[in-house]
Amino acid sequence: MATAASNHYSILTSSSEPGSMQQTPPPQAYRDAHSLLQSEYTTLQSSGSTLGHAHQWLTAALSHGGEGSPWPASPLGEQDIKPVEVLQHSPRQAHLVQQSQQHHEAGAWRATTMPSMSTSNGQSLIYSQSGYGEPGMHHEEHHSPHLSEHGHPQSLHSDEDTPTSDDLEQFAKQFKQRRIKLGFTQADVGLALGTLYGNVFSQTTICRFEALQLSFKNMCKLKPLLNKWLEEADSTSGSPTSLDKIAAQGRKRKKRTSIEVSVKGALESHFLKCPKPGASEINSLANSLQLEKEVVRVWFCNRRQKEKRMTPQNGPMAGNEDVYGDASPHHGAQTPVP
DNA sequence: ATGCATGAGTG
DNA sequence: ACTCATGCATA
Repeated sequence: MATAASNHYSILTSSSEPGSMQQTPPPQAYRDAHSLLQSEYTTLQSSGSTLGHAHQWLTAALSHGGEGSPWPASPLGEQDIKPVEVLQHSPRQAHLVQQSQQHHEAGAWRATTMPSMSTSNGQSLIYSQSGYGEPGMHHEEHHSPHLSEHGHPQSLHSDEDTPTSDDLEQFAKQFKQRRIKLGFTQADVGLALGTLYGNVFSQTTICRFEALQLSFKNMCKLKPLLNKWLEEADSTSGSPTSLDKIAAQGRKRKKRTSIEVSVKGALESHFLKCPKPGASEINSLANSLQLEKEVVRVWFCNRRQKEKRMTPQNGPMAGNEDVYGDASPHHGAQTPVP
């Protein structure tokens, strides 16, 4: 149990300290900060380092160089790095066309993988994942509810059409293998994608992709990009394509609150009962667990997301269908209050 | 490799 | 206030 690198934060983080855990309920005021400051993270580009393999931890280590800004209500006075505004594109400009939100996204990937799909909906199966790349076609909300049975030769190109979960699985696997073979780290790939196509990604995302821990939709979106990189990578396995290094920092992020195992267990239990607790319910829950309401809320959000990933690591859980399609009138009003 | 967090987009 | 895509900070 190493101590958290920098704990100059505040008592907010109720780490797993056995014995002393009696902090006063902190004010939940950190939500206002972002409405004032708008300095997004900086993307320092320093080309020239042909040394790939930059361990993420190095960057992290440098991060806590001189931390000293408590999260909430911090007027000013930190040595926040200035947004050097990389003239080229915003790191967030990747959200052009990709919002097609469906409400029936349930086991799209499962359907293709698991033969025992409960076709209660009849027409589930497939997302009409269209192009994020053709800024001219918007498919309002019309999806093609039929699979490809028209005799489409969909076995020539790896993209173009919506890949099946099996395709993704295969690709991810192959991708990882090749990536390693070429001697690149996940972080390297993320960066390369940025300098190559304009979309920077973190090590986390690449990792999640390889492990299929993203939503089916997200998976489809990233596949083409990674595919391109793969081609570029092995074909250019000798040319010094600019390898950059970023120094993301400066964002006042709330320090990660580590939830105790016991508390986690409690949350888990509640999640099983009701994955979508109401505001009031969250409140009382947060109260009983001595956690901020925000933390609890976020926990549930993340938990739900986890359930929607491609690789369900849920073992002994009975077959859940669509799960929360909402509807259960289990409004708050619990008020257990110990 | 993952846990907690942020934010844009949607209702 | 939720979902979704993403990522910093950690274990």
